[in-house]
Amino acid sequence: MNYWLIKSEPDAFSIDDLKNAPGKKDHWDGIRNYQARNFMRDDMQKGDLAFFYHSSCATPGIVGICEIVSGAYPDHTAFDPSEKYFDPKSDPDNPRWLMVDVKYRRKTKRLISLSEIKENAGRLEDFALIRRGNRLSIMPVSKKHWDFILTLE
DNA sequence: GCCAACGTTGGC
DNA sequence: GCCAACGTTGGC
Repeated sequence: MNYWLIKSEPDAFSIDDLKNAPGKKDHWDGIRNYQARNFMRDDMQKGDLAFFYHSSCATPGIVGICEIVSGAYPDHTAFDPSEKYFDPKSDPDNPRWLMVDVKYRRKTKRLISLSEIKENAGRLEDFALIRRGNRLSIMPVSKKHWDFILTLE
């Protein structure tokens, strides 16, 4: 069982959008970064938990917890020219991009902001989110860091 | 809107 | 395989 942090811009897809989705589930599509894809492909398992992180907004931070409810499978939005993340180089017979299904679990009791996470950098050594220049939209979280972050809640 | 820090692309 | 140009991410 692994732990993750997944980023989303709340204007595009927020924790409430996931909560209100049919079955409280949705596809985590649009990942177009090889490192993030490889995490999904190689390390994500059904039953894993992930922090839902709001980025590019007034107060970026962790807003909830969701569950990974599928393994990685082809991201069909890469095949559709009308999709924002269409990639003509992704061959349906050999898909370049993958996605997983995620299910809403709960919101955190409050927003655990990025600034607060940074204030606790001493307890979060090597946490990818606060590493310099980090741009990953999917990143692993160690059990130790997961548990510590939840004590901030 | 700015811009630093990346990742990707493509010419050579 | 190098690397400059370009595009994107995401905090501020």
